[in-house]
Amino acid sequence: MNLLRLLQQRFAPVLADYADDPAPFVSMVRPAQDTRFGDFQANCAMPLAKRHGLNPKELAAKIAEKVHLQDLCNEVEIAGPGFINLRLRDDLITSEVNRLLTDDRLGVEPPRPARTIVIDFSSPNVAKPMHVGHLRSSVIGDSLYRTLKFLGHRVISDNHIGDWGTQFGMIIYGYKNFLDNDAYTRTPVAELARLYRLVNRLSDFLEARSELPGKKRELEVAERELAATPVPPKGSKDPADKEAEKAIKKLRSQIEGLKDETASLAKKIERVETNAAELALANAHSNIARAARDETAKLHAGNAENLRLWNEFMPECLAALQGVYQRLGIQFDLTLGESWFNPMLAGVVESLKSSGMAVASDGAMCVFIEGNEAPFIVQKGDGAFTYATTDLATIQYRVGELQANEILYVVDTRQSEHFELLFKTVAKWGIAQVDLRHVNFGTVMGKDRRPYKTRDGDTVGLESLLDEAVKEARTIVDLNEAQKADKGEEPLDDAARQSVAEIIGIGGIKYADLHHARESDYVFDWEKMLAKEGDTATYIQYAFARTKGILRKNSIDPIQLLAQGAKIQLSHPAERTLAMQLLKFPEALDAVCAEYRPNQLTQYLFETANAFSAFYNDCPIKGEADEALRNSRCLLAELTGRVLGRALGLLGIQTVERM
RNA sequence: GCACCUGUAGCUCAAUGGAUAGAGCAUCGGUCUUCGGAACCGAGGGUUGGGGGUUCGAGUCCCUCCGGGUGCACCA
Repeated sequence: MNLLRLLQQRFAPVLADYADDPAPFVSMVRPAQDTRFGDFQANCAMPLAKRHGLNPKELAAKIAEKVHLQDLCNEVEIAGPGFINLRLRDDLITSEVNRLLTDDRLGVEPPRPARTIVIDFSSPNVAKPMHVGHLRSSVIGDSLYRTLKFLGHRVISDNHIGDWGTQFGMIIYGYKNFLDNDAYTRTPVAELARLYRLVNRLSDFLEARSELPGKKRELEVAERELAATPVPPKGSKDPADKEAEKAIKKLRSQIEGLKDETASLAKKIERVETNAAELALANAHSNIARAARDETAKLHAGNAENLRLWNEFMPECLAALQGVYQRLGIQFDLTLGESWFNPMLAGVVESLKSSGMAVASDGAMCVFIEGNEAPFIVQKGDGAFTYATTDLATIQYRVGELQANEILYVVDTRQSEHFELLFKTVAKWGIAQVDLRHVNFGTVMGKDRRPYKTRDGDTVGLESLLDEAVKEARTIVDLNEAQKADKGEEPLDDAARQSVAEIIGIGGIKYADLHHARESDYVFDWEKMLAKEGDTATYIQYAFARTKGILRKNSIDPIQLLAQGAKIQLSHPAERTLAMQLLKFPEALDAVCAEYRPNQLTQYLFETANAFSAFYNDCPIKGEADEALRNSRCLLAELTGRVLGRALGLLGIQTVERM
């Protein structure tokens, strides 16, 4: 049972006497923000009093009196300017928490209308190895998938992989010109990745070489301009001086930007120039960028050779991706890449043209959305389609074939303009009713507050990241085992340690990611991620392991206890707090789904693990003489373990019974 | 130039328009001859970037200024 919803249902009929639409006031019944104020609070009296010109405290008292609460609460207190503070009856908490013991769904009720929700996440490019940037999308998307599904929605995860884009032409070009056959036979994916990087590097080099002089000139001009600009007196309030100050600031930031740009170009040049073999290649393939684009165009046009190569590469690339997903514990219902929608693209553009939405502009077919200067390009000047076109076709398919009521895109914030245009285009296009939602997230940063990169400036590969995390976790596990040995506890064998390290390491990465509000950028910090203390996966996994340890070391079988009719009883404040926390699991999931925020669940987990640790400290089982109390505590530990395990599972994080 | 995001404790971050703004880390101090110390309890630390406004009530909504970031025509 969802206690919050139950209370809201009790308030609803009474609040209907004071407002035509009581819904917003009903939603002002909410969990108490502070335990001093009880378990729940109703904040609806103040605005309603204002509306009716009544005294808020009197109205609060009147509402509290009218709402049928006697069976739920034993204290109803009016506080402050008109808050109604509610404290649940202990017997209610006791009976509810006992009900959870035999409830597989831990009190979570199915959603009123179950919706069909497509979640689009991860979406790597098969031409490039996955990097740290794919992590957030994968982890957040997977968690939302698991959570919505557990709630009872029909959820379809779709990995919209990039298997048809421009960068695929680079691989084909590389294959045709630079292939190392032995390497390809041995490790095809690694060789393809090498080819991609090589072609990319060469084409970057050539572009940089032609751009650098111009940029340098721009920089010189800007620097001369700055030197020639008189500096206004500091703190002057004269509007003219303020303008001048602004101009100088702008020039400075422009110079900074140009310096960064020239440095980056110089680096691209240096990378190749210092390598005689690559320099020779670059000079021999001076139109490589264009040639690679042509390979893409040929592929799209159905060129037999390129299609054959594409078909040869794809299974290998997909298998490589699969390896990473397996390690992350992520599964997709569908993997419909861009190529899959290719046959539908011409039809999409036709439809947009015939409805007059798409018009030719500078040779490209564009949809112009009011208020946006930049067009939404659905077909390029050379006739090729863009990802905008693919996205439109994908929506058409998901609505038409998959019957989606809702589509979630778990994609980097930096693409928000694209989604804005996409969603507006869809609305104008008038295909069936569907809620489209960009579930955006911020950038992963290094400790230097710049996008997370290796020392050489490359993006960090996802696999090496996972390896590193597991390695770190392993040293912690070994250290801990060494300490355990002193206490004469049974040690874990090597295989068990490695498995624990894998679960702790990957869990740590996932948790660190999920516990940040998704919109904010976050700083990737190894130490914090795998720290043994604080708000980390380890802390919660440890609490879980303790719930198991408690039963194991006291030789208790909870199923047997239940069969014997044992019950949870609440005799200590720590027990009440813990029980109350367990009953809030459904609320936590509601909070996640309201705005698609997994961090609501990590927060719940941390609070629950906290409540359990306090209980563990204050309420021993071993020395307890009262058998009923002992049994009660065992059952509470067992139930806590189930909630922690389930909630971690919804985050895609595994647990171990011993660590 | 246009658009969007952002500014909260020393650091990293929370907080559906609600009460005295909370956690973790770090710092300092306590607990434990009992089930796992990867634990528990406590303390200090804040004009929520500045200034206006809306509201019974603002970190949250609106305006403005300052600082930081991102994106803007044929890459995805």
